[in-house]
Amino acid sequence: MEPIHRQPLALQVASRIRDLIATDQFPPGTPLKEMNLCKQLSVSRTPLREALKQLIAEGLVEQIPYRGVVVCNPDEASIEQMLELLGALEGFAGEMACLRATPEEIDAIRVLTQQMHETYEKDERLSYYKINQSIHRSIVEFSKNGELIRSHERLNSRLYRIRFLSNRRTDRWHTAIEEHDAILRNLEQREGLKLNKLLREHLGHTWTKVKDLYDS
Amino acid sequence: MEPIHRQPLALQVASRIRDLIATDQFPPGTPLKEMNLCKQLSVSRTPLREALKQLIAEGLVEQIPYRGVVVCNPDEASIEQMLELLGALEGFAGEMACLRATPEEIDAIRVLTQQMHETYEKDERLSYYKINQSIHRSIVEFSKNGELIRSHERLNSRLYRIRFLSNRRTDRWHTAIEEHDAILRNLEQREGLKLNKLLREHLGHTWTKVKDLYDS
DNA sequence: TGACGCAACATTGAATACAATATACAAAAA
DNA sequence: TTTTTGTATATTGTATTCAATGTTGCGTCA
Repeated sequence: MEPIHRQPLALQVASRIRDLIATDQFPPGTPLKEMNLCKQLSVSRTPLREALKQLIAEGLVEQIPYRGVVVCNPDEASIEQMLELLGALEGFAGEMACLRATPEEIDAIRVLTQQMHETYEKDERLSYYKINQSIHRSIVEFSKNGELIRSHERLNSRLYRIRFLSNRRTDRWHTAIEEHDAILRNLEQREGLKLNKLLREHLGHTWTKVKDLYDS
Repeated sequence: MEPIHRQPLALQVASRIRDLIATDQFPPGTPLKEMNLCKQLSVSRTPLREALKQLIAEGLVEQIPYRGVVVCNPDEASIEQMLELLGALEGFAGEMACLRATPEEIDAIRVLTQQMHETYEKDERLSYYKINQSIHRSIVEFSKNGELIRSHERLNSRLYRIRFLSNRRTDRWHTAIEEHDAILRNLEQREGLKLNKLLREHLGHTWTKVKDLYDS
């Protein structure tokens, strides 16, 4: 029988704040004052502070002793490094997925890639973005390495907002679409090393898009 | 001027407990009861609990609501996955280090490798272990990617204990020494792809050693 | 007028108090 | 004797209180 999963307040609070940051409702630099949040979320300071401790450990917010915590505002260099690491993680995951993914799982990627094409034709950016995320997350899952999956998940969530903004403002997704076709092909052919390289380059292109956003 | 770094109690408590786990004074499965730790460390429950929240986020301990937190006891599969990921991280770091390390930094690796040989000859296992760790940590640092460095640091600390135990009980370090020579050579020649492969394999061998430990 | 110092306030850090939940053990019923 | 159930106890989850530190603004003095 499926056990009941309890959710201590601190955990719920943490994921709520995480969402607020990802959706840009708490943009970078926002000071997270304990009493404000307590009132807004109707919890006392203890669980709130424990939730903040988690977010600090995740690198989503930073704390300055006796002066509070603020939403992190990573500079260009940090974002570049994060994307470089994300590329390494996804690349490696892809390589492992070539060894471990089942045919059914590869079918799933194929379907998602097809859907991606459709949203691209219809110019539905939000759907496009979400499908894109699904594809990348799926590839990582198919590596069957739980540690890798968790690391990727954490890092990706820190980049969620910036990638979302970048996606909204970049005009040409064409190269991204082509890259995704290539990714699918190499996964089908189980060309681990090529897929690794491809995914790393793919994330590299994301960086140039983000950079454009910053420079403008 | 160098700013003064404050150290809130919770942080100090967290690193203390981290050490206690790494040095096997709190072996896997140990229940971390709040009141006990409070008395032992002479702090109240609030900073202690905040410290535990950090360790939970790091994956060093796990929490079961209303039943407390215990030191994680990763099974063989988890350790294999952690080492696989660690290999991927170090491999990628090595590849980047080939692009970014200064000649002086490579000299430092050379010195460490030499020292490693000496401790090997003298059969000084503890020194050997620490120098080995230094080499790996240095290579990762020379990737000049802060995110990568932090990810590696966190994952490595979770494996510290198990690798330490494995090192104590494994008889032949000979292959490891040879591999380190090869690692140094490829770093000197800036053979990024080869170094990447080498480091991944190196960590793969660590896994076989750890596996022996488990099987015996 | 400007710089310094002091005081009042705001905010975080730490400790304690109270509530909710789990565990252990004993007593009663089958 | 075995099972069940209730109660006492221990432990964690949450709220509140107290202490330490940082910030702001006003007043004074050069």
